Amino acid sequence: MRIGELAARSGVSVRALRYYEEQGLLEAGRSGSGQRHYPEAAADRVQLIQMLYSAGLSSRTIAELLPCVDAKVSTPESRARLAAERDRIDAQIAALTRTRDQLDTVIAFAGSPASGCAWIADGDVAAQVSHSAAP
Amino acid sequence: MRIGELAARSGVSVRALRYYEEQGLLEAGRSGSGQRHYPEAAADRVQLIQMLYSAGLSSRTIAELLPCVDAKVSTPESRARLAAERDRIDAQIAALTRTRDQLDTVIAFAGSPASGCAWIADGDVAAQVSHSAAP
DNA sequence: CTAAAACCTGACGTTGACGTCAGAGGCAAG
DNA sequence: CTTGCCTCTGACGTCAACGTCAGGTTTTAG
Repeated sequence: MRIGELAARSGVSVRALRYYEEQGLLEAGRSGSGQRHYPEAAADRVQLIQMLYSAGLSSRTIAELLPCVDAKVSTPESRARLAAERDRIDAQIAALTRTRDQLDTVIAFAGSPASGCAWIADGDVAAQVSHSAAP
Repeated sequence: MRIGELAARSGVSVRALRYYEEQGLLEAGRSGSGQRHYPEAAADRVQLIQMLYSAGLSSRTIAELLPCVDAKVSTPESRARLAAERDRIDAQIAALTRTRDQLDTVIAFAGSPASGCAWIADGDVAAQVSHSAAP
């Protein structure tokens, strides 16, 4: 499969695929004249990459995780790395849940007939805000 | 409270606070000589702003939401806006949960004594990837 | 065979949320 | 009064994940 088809299948741009290769996230065979050629499984891999991107991981972090995902190299460090990112995502989920609940509260007040919305919750609300930055 | 103290209390940089004001997210009184002066409640507001930022909302979106949060103006449009962002966050949480579960699967395989990790799940995995971009 | 479509490399442009630096003023302490 | 810290505006720098354009080669359809 060439790059255009992979782009169409995985729903990302051709430019993005070339960028992924540049970042070492996605390798491609080259056919004689220099055109990239991908196996079928590449589509799934691109999906995974997108998944990790949308989880806030940087390309560098993804590049560090992917080998220990598919290359079966399971050193203690790699497992720690995976676990760390997992925990980071967990924290992010928790933060998002808090934010969503906040919005729900606001919506409830805004929707009430009294329409009295006296600021959020005046107190310990908005306690921890996870600054999502992958190391 | 002046800008330095607010920065210290809320854990963001002075530059960020000025940026928030520039974007219309945070208003400040000025004391004669032009120095910004904030009320106590500003710290909570900054926390809320950070919360929304870390949820992936853009400053423009936040600027559109905040008035309908604290100014009690509850038009149908504003409520729809709030609900839309809430749903977006919900989708984001779902996507993150899927990603976390993926990582858990990988970790489980990596941690197993057999250490046989034959790619993720070969199938319908990585179904929907929510591209988190706030309109 | 030829024109259109797809692909290549290389390089510059974009956007958002700030960082950082420069130069000039303000403010409490000693 | 001056020293040292805080603050101001303004403007340029940064970084990631691409978009976009230029100019050239390759593949495919007719």
